[in-house]
Amino acid sequence: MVSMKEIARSCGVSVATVSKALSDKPDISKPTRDRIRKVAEEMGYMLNASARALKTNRTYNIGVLFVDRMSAGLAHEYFSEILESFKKAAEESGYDITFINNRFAGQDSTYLMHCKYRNFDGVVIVSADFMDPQVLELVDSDIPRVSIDYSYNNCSSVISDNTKGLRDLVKYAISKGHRKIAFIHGERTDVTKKRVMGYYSTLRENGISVNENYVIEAKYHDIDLSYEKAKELLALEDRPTCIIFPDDYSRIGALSRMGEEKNPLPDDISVIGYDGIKMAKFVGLTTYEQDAVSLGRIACRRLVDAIENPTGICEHSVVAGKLIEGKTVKEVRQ
Amino acid sequence: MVSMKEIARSCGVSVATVSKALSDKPDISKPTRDRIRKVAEEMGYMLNASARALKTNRTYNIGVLFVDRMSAGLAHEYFSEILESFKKAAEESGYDITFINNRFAGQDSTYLMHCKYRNFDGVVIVSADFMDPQVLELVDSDIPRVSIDYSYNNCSSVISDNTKGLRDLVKYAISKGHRKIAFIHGERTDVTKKRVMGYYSTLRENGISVNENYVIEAKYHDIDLSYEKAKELLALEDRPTCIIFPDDYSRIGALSRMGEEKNPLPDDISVIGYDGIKMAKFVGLTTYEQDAVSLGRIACRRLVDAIENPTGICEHSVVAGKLIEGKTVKEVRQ
DNA sequence: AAACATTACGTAATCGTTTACGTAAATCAT
DNA sequence: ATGATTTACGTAAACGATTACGTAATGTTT
Repeated sequence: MVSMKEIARSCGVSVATVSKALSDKPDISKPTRDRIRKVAEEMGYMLNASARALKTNRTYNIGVLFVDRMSAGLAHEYFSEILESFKKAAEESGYDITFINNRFAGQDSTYLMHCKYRNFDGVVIVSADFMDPQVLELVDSDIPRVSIDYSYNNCSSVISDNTKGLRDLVKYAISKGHRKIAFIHGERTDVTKKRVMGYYSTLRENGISVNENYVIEAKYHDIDLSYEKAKELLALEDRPTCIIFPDDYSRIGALSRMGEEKNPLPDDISVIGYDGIKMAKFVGLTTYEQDAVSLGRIACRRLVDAIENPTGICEHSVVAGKLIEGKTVKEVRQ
Repeated sequence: MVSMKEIARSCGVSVATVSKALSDKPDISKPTRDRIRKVAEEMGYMLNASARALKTNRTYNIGVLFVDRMSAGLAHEYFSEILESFKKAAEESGYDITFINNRFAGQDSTYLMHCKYRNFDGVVIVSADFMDPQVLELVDSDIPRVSIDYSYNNCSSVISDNTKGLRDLVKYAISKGHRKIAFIHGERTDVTKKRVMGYYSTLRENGISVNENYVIEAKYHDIDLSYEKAKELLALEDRPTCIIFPDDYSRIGALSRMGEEKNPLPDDISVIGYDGIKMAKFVGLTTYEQDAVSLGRIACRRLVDAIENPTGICEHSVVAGKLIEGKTVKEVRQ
């Protein structure tokens, strides 16, 4: 690897001059700067990140905590889109991203230790067990950090507006004449609580009393379970006219399965998903699209801001999504 | 950040002794080693990756080239599984992974330059435009490297057995009595060519003459296009009895869409996917499961091996998948 | 007891940068 | 012409670790 030393020798200047020339410091004359840059280019020189980091204490590297919770992992379109968007924004700001894990040299360690080791300029917590002591330790550290879809009180966060999501969906269903609206929701996380709140409040505001049989707990991304719960709803004496699924994935999966089994969903039942994955749009599913791209971008901006202009105050942003009107909610006579 | 210097001071020894004690060098007595380790632990010491890398020229960091080709990106379950598996294996071997990009300090650069900058111990090319000059430059570099699902002649590779995939699927369809087997395949990449080869050879071996109308080019992960092509096939005078789709995603999407449109697939048509994504299993789709987990693991093993025991010779592995018998291929009378 | 080997640590150079500070030459002011 | 300022570069220390080599204090051999 060619270093500044060799460029210096080749140009007959000192290493310091090379460094300053390459980083556009003002006290180098234009002729020498140009000459040095040209030689550096010719020799295929590239700055050494380790040496620079050692001296400046800046790595231009962001740690990403992305734990394959509920075995959806990267394959979960929502999270993968957030990650892609974050990555893109980070790269534009001059940062790389590296996954955080809790191993060191192949041995067990902690997330925080790993971050110290790598000297990340900042950390983003995308998908994790938010109550894991190791995660909390990281959240309580003094590393610039931001969490996505979960709010700690000592850490900036960017979260998707889940309450609005369900409010919009329920309002839409009501506008189509539905009053018997069921909600198969995910496991009881913070996100789910917000959605359930939105569900209840919107029904209440519209003078619709909630049938508790219509609110069923399932899991995110669990096709089997959603399928079972949907069948339970359909078997009810007073069955709903509209079913909101935990997410698009389980909705599409559950109904596909019914289709393969030649027991398709009855014609008079409307269905709604959540997330706004691509496939949902392709098949015409009515859903609520979370703005994953904005979530990633805003999270990155917050983090880079916290790194470059540290104030210590943490800010919480809420990102709205939008309803996608598909063809799966039918008009119902009152 | 607490460094070895402070531990040395606190223990009344030299920095060298601390370094040797922490890395279990033999010439430190057990008492001092234990004392140093205890103090290091108490002070919350962690090794500094940059300093170590600078001195040893080893970063224990692997660069991942993962370009969002055909806008499937991380959300493509096949690739995300490979990546997860690779990541896991890398972590077990003591390596972290960082995404490669072609920017430096927010400016345009090249993949190779980025790798030089970060000093990756090795590089894996997972999903990229394999003919991109920048990728070729990386492939031709002297960085230990491995490519997945594409074989360069100067770079180790791990590829999924695409020919076997189609051979198995076609053989299965034939065993169920089908002779009119259509293949909607993806864009003409290397992978696709292998699959098409498998398709043709198996039909030929079974004495079935190929109806060229049955071989149609579409795209991977393109629901709309697969949907259109499937309809074209169904509109043929002599229509096929079995359709192989480019992948599970487009198959499920296309048929879901037909379902939503209340023009479901005729009962006498069999369908087959490719990839073995989770949803495919949930809905009972007959498909060919690529062994993404093995692909990732083997690729990592190859790479780590190339890093730690450099020989210069490159090896190519082919990973077999397996047919998943769902319920979407019906028995047909001869 | 002299010679030698072993043990356990320290010394100092080094990796590739950055940067505060020093300095010589050129330019300017008076 | 003298002193002050500016310009353009060099010097050297520092970041935090690693490691070849040196060395003092022990232990071992004959």
